[in-house]
Amino acid sequence: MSTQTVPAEPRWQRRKQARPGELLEAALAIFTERGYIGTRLEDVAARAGVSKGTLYLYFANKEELFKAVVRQGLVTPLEEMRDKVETFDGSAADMLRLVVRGWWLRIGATAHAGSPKLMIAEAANFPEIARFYIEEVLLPVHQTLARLVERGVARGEFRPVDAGQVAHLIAAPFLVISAWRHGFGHAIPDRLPALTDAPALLETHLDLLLRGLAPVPAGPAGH
Amino acid sequence: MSTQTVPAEPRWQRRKQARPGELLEAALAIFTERGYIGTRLEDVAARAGVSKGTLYLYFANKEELFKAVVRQGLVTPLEEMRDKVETFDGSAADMLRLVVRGWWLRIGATAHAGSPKLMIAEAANFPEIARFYIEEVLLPVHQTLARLVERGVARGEFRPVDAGQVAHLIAAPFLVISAWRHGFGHAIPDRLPALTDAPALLETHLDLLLRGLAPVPAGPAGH
Amino acid sequence: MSTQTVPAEPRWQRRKQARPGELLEAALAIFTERGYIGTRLEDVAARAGVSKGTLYLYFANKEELFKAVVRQGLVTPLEEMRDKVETFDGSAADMLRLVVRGWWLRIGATAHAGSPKLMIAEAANFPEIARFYIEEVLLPVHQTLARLVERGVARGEFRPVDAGQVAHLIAAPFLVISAWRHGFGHAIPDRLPALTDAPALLETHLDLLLRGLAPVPAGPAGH
Amino acid sequence: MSTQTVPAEPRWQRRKQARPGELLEAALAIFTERGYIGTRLEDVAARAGVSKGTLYLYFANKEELFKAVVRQGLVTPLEEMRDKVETFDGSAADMLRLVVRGWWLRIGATAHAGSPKLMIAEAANFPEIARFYIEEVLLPVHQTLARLVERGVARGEFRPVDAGQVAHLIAAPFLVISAWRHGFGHAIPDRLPALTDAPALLETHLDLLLRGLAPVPAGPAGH
DNA sequence: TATGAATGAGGATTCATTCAT
DNA sequence: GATGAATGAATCCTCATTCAT
Repeated sequence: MSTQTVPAEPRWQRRKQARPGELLEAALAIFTERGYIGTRLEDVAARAGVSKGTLYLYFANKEELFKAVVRQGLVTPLEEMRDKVETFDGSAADMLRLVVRGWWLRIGATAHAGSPKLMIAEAANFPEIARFYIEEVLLPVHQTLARLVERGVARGEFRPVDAGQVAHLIAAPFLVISAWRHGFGHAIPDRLPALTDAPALLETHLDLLLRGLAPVPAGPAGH
Repeated sequence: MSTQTVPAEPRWQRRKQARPGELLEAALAIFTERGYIGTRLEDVAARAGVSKGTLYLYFANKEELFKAVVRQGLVTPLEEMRDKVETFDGSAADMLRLVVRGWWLRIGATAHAGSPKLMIAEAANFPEIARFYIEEVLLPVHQTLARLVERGVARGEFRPVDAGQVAHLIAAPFLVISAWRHGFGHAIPDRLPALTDAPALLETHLDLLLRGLAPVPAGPAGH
Repeated sequence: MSTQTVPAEPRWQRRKQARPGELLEAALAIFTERGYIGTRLEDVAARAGVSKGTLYLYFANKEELFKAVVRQGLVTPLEEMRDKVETFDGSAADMLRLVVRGWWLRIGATAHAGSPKLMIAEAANFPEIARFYIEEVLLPVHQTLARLVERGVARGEFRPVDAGQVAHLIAAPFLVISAWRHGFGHAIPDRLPALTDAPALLETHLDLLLRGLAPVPAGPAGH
Repeated sequence: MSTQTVPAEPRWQRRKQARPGELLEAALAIFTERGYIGTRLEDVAARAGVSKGTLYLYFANKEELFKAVVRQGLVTPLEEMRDKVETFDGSAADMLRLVVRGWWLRIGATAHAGSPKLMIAEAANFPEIARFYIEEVLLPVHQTLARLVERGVARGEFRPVDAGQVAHLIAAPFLVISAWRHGFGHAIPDRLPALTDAPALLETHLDLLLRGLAPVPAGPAGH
């Protein structure tokens, strides 16, 4: 009666092993799809296979969960890409191709692609998170791209251009693709086919970036 | 007291003058800032200087208000631009410049620029509205741009390219600028200066579109 | 200039001649159909062909309108019937037939039949009106019927019975018919056909009242 | 502090025990008193001793709660009565007495008696509910009564009559009693005493049904 | 008189958060 | 740790009432 040695029925086998990682994954998916206010914690919990109350064991409240999603879900994959770019030693044009195609493989085709859409939607509501996102995500990416352009100019591969501006223009289609895949595409998947085939669109993007529309003979930056 | 000729001052000046236009303007601003769900109709009403109930005299419910915002705020200015493009008879390159600069003047610099951000945020939650937006806004714009590209190719001004894809690439920076101005820019206005100076960014965009990054002598599409 | 003889534009021709009677009629119809709370003054106004504001020229508020409806709409037709009964000098059985058939012609088949349903629904919410209705409508009707029964008993036409109770039993089908015509019948008109043919039902009612179900040879009260 | 053996008193007794049954009971009372629209869910919750939100754990919305009230409150007791009648094997007259007295015991004297009043009030506003009520309550009751009458006719106990019509006439006083107890009676409990003593009224009803008002010697259906 | 735009209190419903188990 | 029933603040929407014209 006193020393309750062995529990007759091991209840814990039913436990869900709800580690924060799974919760964040579920949260990212739903935050991305519905936005911050549109996300119901009950749905996040259900998707993670736990109960509502369990979320509160790991995150103080909805806002903290949101911040954790942005922090954990975005920074890591980008850091990997940056490292690759910095250590690359081919031509600037090849580096550009590497970046654009790499973005698709590492981010664009994954769940992470939803985050730009999410941040665009919520930045105004969560200035603190927006600041964090700018510092930790946007600026590093922008710097990497700008340095890439500067290197191309320095090597004579590229015309002299404003690297900061060009960096934005390189990244712009990422946003478009992200928005389509996680926003409109949901509504009508096949209405703008050119957008659905993201890899082809990115190839055209590379082609235009390097050669432009004008029909002059390609320079040394050619394919 | 007898001959009551003409009332010197019209009383109706005291009225609230709550015309739909003002309501839409207020709604656009708040929808853009906070998203669909985050927008409280009471705030919209307050911003327009009327009471909650007044909104319902003009719009059946929140969703109808939202649709009206999208319709009135976007379709009209876009139609004007389209007309201009269709009747333009200069070179394709000049037409491209007209479009890009026109977008900035007509939309990008105005409150309308918030709508892409708004739609990106809400498309997944409101497929019906997203469909409407795609049909009424995105497709027409895309078609106009694609036709412009086709015309350039036909005239020999442009290399043979996939017009549908290029149309998306022409428009991509619009999205970036819109997202910045109405999302992140709110949080840190001066952290990515190249984005803040949208007109300059768009000039670089035009330059890249026409000539690319490669340092070849400019072709006939030159400035 | 002083004596403004003839008004250049006779605005008053557009006026609606909204006398209280028309308003009450419209109100009775809608109160009956939807109950007190369910009735929107806008609908009453629309049905009467006037504007919302006009109602307030004749009735202080919704409750006063309701009271006026009950007062004016019900008392008068009942008083007429009572007079007829009191001056009738045939047999009690014939008087009973007169009353039952008269109820149908004067009330059951008209808009007035809605009022019992209305009062049943609202009595608990408006005790004051209920009291008024009991005093002015129910009691007089009950008294008239009870007196009729007493007369039949006194004349040897009817068995000795509790006149007060029988009076209620005579009137009971009125309530059923009223409820059906103004309540359920709306939902499914043909699901209980015996109720739809109110005159036939009332004839059977008379037959049962006078002879009962038992198959004995009809006595002197026979048709 | 160390050996925290067994909590002497189970904490769960403090729980609110908000089972649907209690909610339905509270809802029936208030719906009956104020009608559908007049009922505020907050009041229902308060009467059941729970909060507003709790109602929504058990019923999707007000209409579903209303339907559940009708269902649980009426269908079950009626089904019990029907079973009794169908398996009864005495005379039709005795069966009739069983039904009329049973109605009083099982329904008329209970809170369930409020539902006819409730449905009369709301049928026009909620055709769907009215349809449900007709199908689930009125028709079964009517059929049972009609079959009872047909049986009496077949056995030679009753004169040949229209069973459908007589069924309505048998049930009519139920409605009157229900309306009085839950409507007017509230306002003036003692103004129409014959109605207040429902059991006596029903006995007179039975007497009239079987023998009529005419003073002929009772037939074989006698007491 | 008559109008109907404007108001805002009131009620249905949702969902983040708590807490007893 | 994990659960999910219970809570109640917050928000959409309705409609009786007012009032400038």
